[in-house]
Amino acid sequence: MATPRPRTRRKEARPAELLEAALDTFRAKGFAATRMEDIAARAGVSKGTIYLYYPSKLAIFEALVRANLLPNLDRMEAALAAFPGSAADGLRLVARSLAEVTAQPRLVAVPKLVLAEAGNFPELARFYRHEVVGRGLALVAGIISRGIAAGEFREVDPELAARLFFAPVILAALWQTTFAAIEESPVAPSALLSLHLDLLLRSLAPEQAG
Amino acid sequence: MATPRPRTRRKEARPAELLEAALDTFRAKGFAATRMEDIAARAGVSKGTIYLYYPSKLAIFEALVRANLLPNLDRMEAALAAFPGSAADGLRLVARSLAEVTAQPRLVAVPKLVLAEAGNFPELARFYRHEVVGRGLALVAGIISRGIAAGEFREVDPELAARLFFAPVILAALWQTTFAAIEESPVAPSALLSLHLDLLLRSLAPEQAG
Amino acid sequence: MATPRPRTRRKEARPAELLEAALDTFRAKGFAATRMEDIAARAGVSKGTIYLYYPSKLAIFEALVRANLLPNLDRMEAALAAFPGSAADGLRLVARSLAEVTAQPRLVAVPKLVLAEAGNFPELARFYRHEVVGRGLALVAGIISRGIAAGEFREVDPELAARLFFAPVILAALWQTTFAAIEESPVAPSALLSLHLDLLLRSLAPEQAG
Amino acid sequence: MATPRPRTRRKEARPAELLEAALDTFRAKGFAATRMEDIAARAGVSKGTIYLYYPSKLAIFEALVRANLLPNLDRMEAALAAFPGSAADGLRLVARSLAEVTAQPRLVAVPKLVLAEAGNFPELARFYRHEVVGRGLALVAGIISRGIAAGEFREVDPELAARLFFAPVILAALWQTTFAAIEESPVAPSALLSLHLDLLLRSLAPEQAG
DNA sequence: AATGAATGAGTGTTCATTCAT
DNA sequence: CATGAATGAACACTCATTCAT
Repeated sequence: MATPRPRTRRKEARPAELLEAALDTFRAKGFAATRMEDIAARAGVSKGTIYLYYPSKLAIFEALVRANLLPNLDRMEAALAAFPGSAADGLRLVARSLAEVTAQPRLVAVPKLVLAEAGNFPELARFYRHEVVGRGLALVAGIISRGIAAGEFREVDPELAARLFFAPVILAALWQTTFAAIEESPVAPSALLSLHLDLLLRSLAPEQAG
Repeated sequence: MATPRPRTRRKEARPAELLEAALDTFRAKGFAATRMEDIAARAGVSKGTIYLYYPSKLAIFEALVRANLLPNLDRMEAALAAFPGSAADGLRLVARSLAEVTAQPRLVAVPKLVLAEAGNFPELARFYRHEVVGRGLALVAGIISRGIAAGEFREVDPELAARLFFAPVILAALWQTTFAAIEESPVAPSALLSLHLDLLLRSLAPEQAG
Repeated sequence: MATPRPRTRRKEARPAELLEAALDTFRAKGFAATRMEDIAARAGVSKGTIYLYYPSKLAIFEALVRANLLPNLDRMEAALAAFPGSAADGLRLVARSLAEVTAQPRLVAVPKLVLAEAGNFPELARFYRHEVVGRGLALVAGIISRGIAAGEFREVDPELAARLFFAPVILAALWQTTFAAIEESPVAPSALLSLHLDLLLRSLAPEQAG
Repeated sequence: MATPRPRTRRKEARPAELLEAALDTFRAKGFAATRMEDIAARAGVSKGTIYLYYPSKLAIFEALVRANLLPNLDRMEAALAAFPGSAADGLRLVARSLAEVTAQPRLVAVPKLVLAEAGNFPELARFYRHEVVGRGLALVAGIISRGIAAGEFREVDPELAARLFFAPVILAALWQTTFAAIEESPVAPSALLSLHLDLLLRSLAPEQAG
């Protein structure tokens, strides 16, 4: 019938191409509703080819999480390690960096998928909790601790404050991708972020010593 | 063997019982991985019986969302409508009320499921966005607006501030249920909430300087 | 298209019907080459129905072995337990009984399948070795032992002699079913059995004491 | 790492090497469960290479049967043709020769595979029936005929007696390979064979009485 | 000759839904 | 109303075979 698709040979590029295709399909239909055939079709290969690179659907998901989240965390940690400015500027830096990431719906889809599937795949949940959430919280808690030590911030629990720092950005990202298709009055992420930083830094400032 | 459940005519209670059973199962396995048989078994009926009350698995899900979220919102709105106190106390009231809700993993599961399945069921997403998220945001934005008008709060965008108000509570709830099984160093929700309110109200307070 | 097959309801009869169908299909194509759909079609049910009664293809095979071999062994053991005659007559009885069984190609197919699949399913091999081969050998070894004790037979190792007793009958049965389709000069099983018994009993007779 | 196999031109040895590898794999997993990749791996070549020598999996199987059984039959027939001794000694010679063959599990595997797959491949069955079984039976039947003619044996149907001669050896071999992995009380093949010959020759001896 | 990436038909198993009782 | 046996479409995964290199 149709001319058979040419058998291109792309050993090195294939894994990444497959992850791309998988992410797009997971985004559109969720993990469970995605068929291997969907991924294959989007990647322009046959079903069997996937299994040359990943042993199972779950393995694709895991590789996806690893490949999409860890590099961003690495980059952020590296940037912070060399950062000379104030704690407030450190938080601004992280916020801006995070905002860049969360502006990409493809990336936001990954934590959303993890959230949805954590119950079914505890191992994945554990990985995400430790390697992503844990590292992110530690990063920000560290900045806040330094700010407190330097007298730049009031005394607060850095762990809790780190969660308060992340929450609006993360949740906005989740909502964004969840309701994007139907949103009538979208909120500008930058406006939200800017208010968030303004309020948070203001509330972290030391008492106006009388 | 075991004393059989009394053969009471339970026609009226059935739908609610089925929703209960469905929620528990969805919580444990997610929507896709839940089998009608699981729900039936947990509800103590046969598979076929479910279809006497709900025409499909999706219909159960929709009924679940409606039944579990709307009453809580109703209650909150009612409490606020008659509330005489300051805007800050209004926010405290909402926060406390919300915390009560989010302390129940069964209830938190519903938004989480919506988040996960919104892509597959746009109609459900629309309903949730308007009837739950929309009403909740409007409620809090209203309080903040009144606070601003009364000079109790600084001038901020009430819509945005409402999102900042909700974010930590909602996200904490999501994380709680997601990582509950593997969490090693859980955070006390009350400590987080109390810090959140403290910081938020402090940052909303008008400038000190006269 | 076609009028859908009536949904007959045959809870009690189904398992046996399925085993029948499975045996016929295994006979024709072997275990591996038999598709669940083949079995279903032959049994006149849909593929899914099989799984209401047996959890897997292997389970069907196991049930088949149990259902077809054990009753025959039971019957044979029972007949022998009450048998009053000489050891030689005992052997004749067993041989006749065994010949009846091996005359049914459907029954012979079962050990043949076991032989073929034992490598893949060690548990099945173990069951067959102990419950079928073991019991059969013990039965005949017992007769021979009694014959020796009574002076009716010469001193031979009863275990070995039991194997010699079974070999021609079993192997003939295997060959029969294997080459039935192409055999040009078939051997009458009864002639073979009769010569076998004649020779074996003659050789077991005590020395013509000189 | 390991010193790579020397890059000798091995064109001529390849087919035999592949058959070796195939036999080993068929033995371990059966015909259906053996993957071309398994054979290739064991032969130290790539999957594609197999197809340079054999057009299909079935072709390998057929070549296997031919290559492993015929030479042994040839050898046996040659030895017998030149054999000067008595008929009894002829049978002893065949038995010993056969025992040598059946002591090699690799060789026994071939008839076992044929037994298992005959139903699926009638052509193979026909070949085996004529070229292996037929020739073997004829060989022994000839010895027995000569023994009868010489007055060394009683009058029996040589065809049937030949089957009785083979049965214990063949069946023991089949059992051996089938239950080797799980056998708890193995029988010494030599003991079985020696009893078999003793009994068979005794029973073939002419009546004592003059 | 040899490779091994790629293919795609094939199969065991699951499960939402139906319907005879 | 309620049951649960039956259905059949769907899907993850396998593997004999092909073919570009």
